Amino acid sequence: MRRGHYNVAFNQTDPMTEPTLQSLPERILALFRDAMRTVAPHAAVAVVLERPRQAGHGEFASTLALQLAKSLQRPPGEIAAALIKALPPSPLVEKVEVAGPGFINVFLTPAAKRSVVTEVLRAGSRWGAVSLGHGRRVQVEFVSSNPTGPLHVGHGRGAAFGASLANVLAKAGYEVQREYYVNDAGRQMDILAVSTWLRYLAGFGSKIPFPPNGYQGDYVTAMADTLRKTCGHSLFRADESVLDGTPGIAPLLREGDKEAEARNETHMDVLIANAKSLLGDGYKTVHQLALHEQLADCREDLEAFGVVFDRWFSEQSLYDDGSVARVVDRLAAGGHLYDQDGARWFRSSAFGDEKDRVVQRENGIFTYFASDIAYHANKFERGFERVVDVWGADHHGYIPRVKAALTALGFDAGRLHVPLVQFVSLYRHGEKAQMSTRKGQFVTLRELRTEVGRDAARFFYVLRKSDQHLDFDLDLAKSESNDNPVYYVQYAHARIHSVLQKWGGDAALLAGVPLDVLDSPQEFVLMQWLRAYPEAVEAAARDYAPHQLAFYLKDLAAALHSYYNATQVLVSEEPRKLARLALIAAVAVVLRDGLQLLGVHAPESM
RNA sequence: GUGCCCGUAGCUCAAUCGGAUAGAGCACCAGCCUUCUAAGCUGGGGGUUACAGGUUCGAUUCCUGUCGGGCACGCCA
Repeated sequence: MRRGHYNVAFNQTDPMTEPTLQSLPERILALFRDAMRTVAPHAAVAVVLERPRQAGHGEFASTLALQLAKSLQRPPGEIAAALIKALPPSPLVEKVEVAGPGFINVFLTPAAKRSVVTEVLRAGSRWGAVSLGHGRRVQVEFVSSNPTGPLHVGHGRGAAFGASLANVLAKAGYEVQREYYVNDAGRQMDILAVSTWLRYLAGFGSKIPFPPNGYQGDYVTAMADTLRKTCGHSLFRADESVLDGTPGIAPLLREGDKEAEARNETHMDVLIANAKSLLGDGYKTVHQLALHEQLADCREDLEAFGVVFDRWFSEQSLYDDGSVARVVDRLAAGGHLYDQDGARWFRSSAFGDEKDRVVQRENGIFTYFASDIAYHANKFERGFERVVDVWGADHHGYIPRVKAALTALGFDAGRLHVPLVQFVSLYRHGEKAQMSTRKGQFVTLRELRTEVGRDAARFFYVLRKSDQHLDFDLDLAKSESNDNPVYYVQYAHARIHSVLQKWGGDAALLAGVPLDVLDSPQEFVLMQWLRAYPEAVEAAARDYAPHQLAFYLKDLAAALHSYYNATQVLVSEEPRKLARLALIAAVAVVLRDGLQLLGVHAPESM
């Protein structure tokens, strides 16, 4: 049995009420299983249902006859007829018919269609919860940006995608842990510390030219000010000692001048070494201040974006507790390492990588890859059944080596999933907004959030498949107009609440009202959308594709707006009024829940 | 050069593990507020799914090749 079909998808996880009652799609599926036992008892075909795109093809369809035609050596039409004849009678089914080359279309009775309204109102926020995950533990690691500066709009996409994906997985029955990997151990952090220190020194009149490969943002100067307030001039050192042994900054005459870049990197390395020896413990002070300030800023930024983590995992901790050295030893013990040119190499090419990789440099320092192996081993040892890394698409070449390492350590690398998130281009007034990380002129997530708002930003980010480049239209995201998809969906929710408020009754009673008076085509369309919500959740979880949920919500909102325009809900006839209120109240439940999964508010008035 | 991703309406994008007549929004055209929010609705035109083959009952989807775009190819992280 392959994963993810209606048989599991529609098994509502609702242990509180009627735990043994099968969902409606499940019951339809059971009918087909029965028929299969009669018509083709030995066929190795998974019995699944699909939802026809086309109105007029019923509520459910089966392609069983088409799939069986070959093995049974009979025409599909004939098999379809036999299957239909073998279907047990059901009060849910109005009619079943063969269509096209051999599709079997199932039409529900009106009562069966209406039942979803009551189901939704009773389930509330539990509606749409599916058991795809069966409570299995999954970890989603995302953002994990170097804490060396503010998050930019690219990180924002990773944040929005990762957070939505984690929510969707949780809704689909996984036990989800959200984690942020803090790269607090590497050279980048040293560069940030030195950058801060140089700004600090400048505040005391130092004339040291600021290196082009340092961090140049205003936030660095701000941290230098903090440093001056907390440490006075105790960290001041003379220019000559700071610059001692540095080759000096090479002018970068053109982009990609390898020689000049290399010299500047050396310059920086010497500055770092000097800082460490000149400051002693004071260096740690600078380093820690920079790290904590940036992490706090990052956390605050993400929280305001509706993104919260269960755990912030420090890379440094893997060095401190010996994990990195241990994992390298394990690889060595397994015979997966060799020495060459003074460095230690991991034979990743033996596990599908295109070349071998260094884990310990000639100077004895472990590479980032080494700590990353330790980190992934740690994840697997924590007992997650599945580990999801959300990475920027530029890291795709990194996947094979991590999987190779996991395999070499005896883990099942197939349990590591790495959805890639493509780049973001901002558009303003129809033109691409230039972004340069070089000079600190990039657009930050905070600026984006301030400009377009959290809701629009979150929604726009997941409006594209994650592996697709995203053109982010700032003007559209800001516009309070019908062009803006986020308002379109929110407006549908607000409209419903407006009606409920005007009615003024107790919404909790709507779950019990008779629904027979609901009989217009638009009402049945809305019921179909309600029925499709668990399916949308499951598809989004299965494919790591929260954008499917965003599209679903747009469609549901469209159906609601259409209905709203064509139908007066608050009519004088009481039973009709209550039934219509129940229907739109159910729609509001789903809109609210879906938006919440995407980190978007569902306002009750706009 | 090698590897991965992508190519769908004028634009931005969907398309349920291969399904029925490839769908939305924007833009364009024509309509709808004395009625629960017009941030809305109704209708219309618009396609050789980059191109050429292959696999099969059936291909936007899978395979091969060509063209075009992006990314990655470090003892950086």
